[in-house]
Amino acid sequence: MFTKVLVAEDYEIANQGIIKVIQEGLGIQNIHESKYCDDAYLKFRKAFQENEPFELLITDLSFKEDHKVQIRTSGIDLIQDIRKIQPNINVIVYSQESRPDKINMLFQKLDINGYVCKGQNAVRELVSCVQGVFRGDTVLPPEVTEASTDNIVNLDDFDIMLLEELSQGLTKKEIVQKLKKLKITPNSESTIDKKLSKLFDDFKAKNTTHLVAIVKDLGLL
Amino acid sequence: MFTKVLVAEDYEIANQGIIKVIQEGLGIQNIHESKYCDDAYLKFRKAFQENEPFELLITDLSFKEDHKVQIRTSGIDLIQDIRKIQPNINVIVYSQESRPDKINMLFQKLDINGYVCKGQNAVRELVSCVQGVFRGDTVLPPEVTEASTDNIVNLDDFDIMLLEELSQGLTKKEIVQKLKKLKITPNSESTIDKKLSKLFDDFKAKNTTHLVAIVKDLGLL
DNA sequence: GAAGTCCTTACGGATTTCCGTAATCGAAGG
DNA sequence: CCTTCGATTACGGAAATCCGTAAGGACTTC
Repeated sequence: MFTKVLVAEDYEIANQGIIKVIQEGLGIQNIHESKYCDDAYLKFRKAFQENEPFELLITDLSFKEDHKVQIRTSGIDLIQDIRKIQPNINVIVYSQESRPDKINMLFQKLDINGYVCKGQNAVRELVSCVQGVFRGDTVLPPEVTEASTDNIVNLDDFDIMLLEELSQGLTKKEIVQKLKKLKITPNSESTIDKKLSKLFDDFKAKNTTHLVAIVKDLGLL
Repeated sequence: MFTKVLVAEDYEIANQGIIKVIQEGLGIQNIHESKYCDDAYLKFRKAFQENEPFELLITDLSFKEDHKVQIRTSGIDLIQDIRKIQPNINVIVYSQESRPDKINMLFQKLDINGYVCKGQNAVRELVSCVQGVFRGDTVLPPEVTEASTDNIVNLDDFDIMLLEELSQGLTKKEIVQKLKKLKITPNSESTIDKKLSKLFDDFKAKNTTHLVAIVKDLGLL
């Protein structure tokens, strides 16, 4: 089993909970904790430089802002930065997010090894996830494996940008101007209309406001 | 210090975290846990009937639905039902909610003894909250005591309904029709326009889509 | 009773949204 | 070479949004 683990989670009680579970459930003793991404990164680098590297990172995704100014504000940044130092580090994300497409994104873009949803069965899932990752498996949560590929809308970067701008109150004309200024194509109002129509269909939205509300609810923005 | 405590929290890891904290931080040993409101209620009643009642309830507010059909679906129900049995039971709510008005409502309507926000400093807050409640204090979280009343937009039920309908993609005409059908006044398109304009000002929104996005982000919908 | 305020309603107009049709262009394939 | 297909763009029109002005009613205040 892993012998040295770092837990990055800003909510202290969740942090303590994770530690309790992997201590008692898996017998891991050398567990370090961090409430901030930057702190986690520094702990990680120090351990690596001293030739006593961590073998597993268990991290949340969202870290609430507080008075401490942080360079890294999300677990995603943390993972990317840590991977630059130690590319083969095992990473398990433990987060609220339960949308399959978001979780899949983590596996695809960040190449994480496991994911556990904060939830009712998180103890069992976390234990078996750590065990699975230790065996070299990629451990998807039931939220993803059970959700067959249906009902998943795939958004590309352009779609996300569109939704982002709309949710910030820009009109389509303004978006067009912005795109042209940034020399991003396509940038005609007509194309944006088309893309939006497709999103309306995909999400069964009646209008822009509805669309943004849906996407916000899904946590995609 | 309290000797017998019940922890009701559906997220297992948070549950374990709470137990660890009040065990190690306060030396309480007799801690029972529950993932479901109904289960918590039954444990509570049993203990009371056997003359070994709990002295403190630490409970979450929201309990996720799952396969088990529950009579009580929220911590609020749980608190009310338990108070019927043992009116003087001490109650601490441990929840995500950080909006001052919502939290104040708990103290006013449910007469809870303490509140702790899930967050970065929850360990310290929880420990001192339990200590305060043991002394007989009413322990408000810093989120409430620090939040000066500025910068808070007060929404009435009509505003909320408006925002709700808009976020579901209804047009203003459709909302007007709905209001007239439900015999709710005011119900003219003009008034709705006015109310909306005020919301635009309040939230510094550029248009309806922006407004809904802002309100969603604030968690008011 | 008069004046002021607040809420509701009506209306008009500039702008924007939403959704058609249609033309253009490049890439892929026979 | 030609056809097909998908992506982009142009354009137009009905509907909806956004934001003024203005008028009427209920209420308070002097």
